[in-house]
Amino acid sequence: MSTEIESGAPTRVPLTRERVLQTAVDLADQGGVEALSMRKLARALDVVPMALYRHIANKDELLGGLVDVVIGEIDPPLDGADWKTPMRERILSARRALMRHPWASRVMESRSTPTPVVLAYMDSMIGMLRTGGFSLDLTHHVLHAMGSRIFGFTQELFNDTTDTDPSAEAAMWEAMAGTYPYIYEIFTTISHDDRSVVGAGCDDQFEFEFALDLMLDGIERLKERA
Amino acid sequence: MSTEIESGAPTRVPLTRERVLQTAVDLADQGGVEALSMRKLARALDVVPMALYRHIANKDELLGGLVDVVIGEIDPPLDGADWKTPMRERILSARRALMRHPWASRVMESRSTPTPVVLAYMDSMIGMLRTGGFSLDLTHHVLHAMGSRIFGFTQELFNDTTDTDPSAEAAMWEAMAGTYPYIYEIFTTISHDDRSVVGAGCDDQFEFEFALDLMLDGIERLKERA
DNA sequence: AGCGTACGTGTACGGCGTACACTTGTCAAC
DNA sequence: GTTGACAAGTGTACGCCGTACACGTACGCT
Repeated sequence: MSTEIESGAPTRVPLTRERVLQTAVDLADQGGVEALSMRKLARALDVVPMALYRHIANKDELLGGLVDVVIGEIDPPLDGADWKTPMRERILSARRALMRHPWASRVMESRSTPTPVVLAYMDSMIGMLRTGGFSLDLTHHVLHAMGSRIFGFTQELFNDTTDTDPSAEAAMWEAMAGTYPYIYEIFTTISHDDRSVVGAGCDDQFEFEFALDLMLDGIERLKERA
Repeated sequence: MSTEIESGAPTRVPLTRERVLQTAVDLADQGGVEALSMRKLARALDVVPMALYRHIANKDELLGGLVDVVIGEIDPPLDGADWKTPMRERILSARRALMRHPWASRVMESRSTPTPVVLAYMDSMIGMLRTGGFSLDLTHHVLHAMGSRIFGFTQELFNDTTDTDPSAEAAMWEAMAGTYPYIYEIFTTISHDDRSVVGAGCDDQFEFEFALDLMLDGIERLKERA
């Protein structure tokens, strides 16, 4: 027998960058990105906080790594003669990835420098436009116009993470009626999903595609005109 | 003579919510929002950190207050028969306000619940559409499509706060040529501002208006079709 | 057998937001 | 003029955070 007791001290799964990232993704998935700290991450990996630093440089790099994981979930581009359909589909795939990790858009927003993975994604998207016949100039404008939409998200006006009880919510809406009549009008009568009659329910997927197509159609028109 | 020396202990300017907010805005303006902590804010006001809490509930409310200050700088809507011009102008005014406070868009993004000031602004914007003849449904879609643009900002792909020295930057671009050909192509040949031949300079104002008009024109077409 | 190297540990520092108990300054009522 | 209530500012303390730095420890190579 060796010096270590067999069952009591099983050889520990070694820490790797991948394991760190995956655990971080899991942690963020279940508790939001603000619940992700180096210390909690270390605890989840049953390791001391400083151990993480053998595998990632610092928290910023960790966040970059998280973004890379999410980008990695986006389907590769379809190929076809058209630029529009593959781009649309890829953006919708990106959106699906982001929906799986609701924290990801916020992390992407907050980052200052892109990782190679992100650059590769962007390069591929730009390539779809260029090979689709877009001029350099138009491609450039389109990139700006699309903004983060090429990553599958639009800026939500507010990210309502807090869900209060329905009665309080209803009371709030009623209080709004006088002060903010137009907001009241739109949020009380519009697109009613399976929730209550009153409430901020609307079909986000539909809205995303609506906006996406508004852009894509406008862009197509610009291209034809040029 | 009173117990206090006249010149040495001038009666202190009392803390007020307004003074706290204004100092916070100044601090953020000059150091970015990440350089704004309750403790630094207190130091700037020559006061102990906890003193702030007599005037604002907590840091979150402080951030809300900052947003309100910025929203307050947006010009009131022009009135005219048309919906489009006043909305366009107001959005551009919002953009001007945001340019004065570069941290503001990030703070707005990160907030979860709107303040009354923000709600009032939104209500006014929605009102412009509704009185301009938009149906409830279309107004709703348009709101989603515009996203944060109604506050005067688009999601920038990256917020490059770091500025490295030009030679290193040039070297980086050259390194990109092989790996990310399309990114390279677009960033090395496009709209050249007063900086170097190579570099990420482009006319942001133009790009913003380009995207804005792309949306507004598309929206107008939708309205006419309906 | 010995040793370099990679990996995990322990301790510590400075910063953060803020709870809670305190002093201090101001002014009204007597 | 004294008192006492009330608001405004203070001091101390707690638990969190990211991470620098020195230290063990185990394993592969010679």
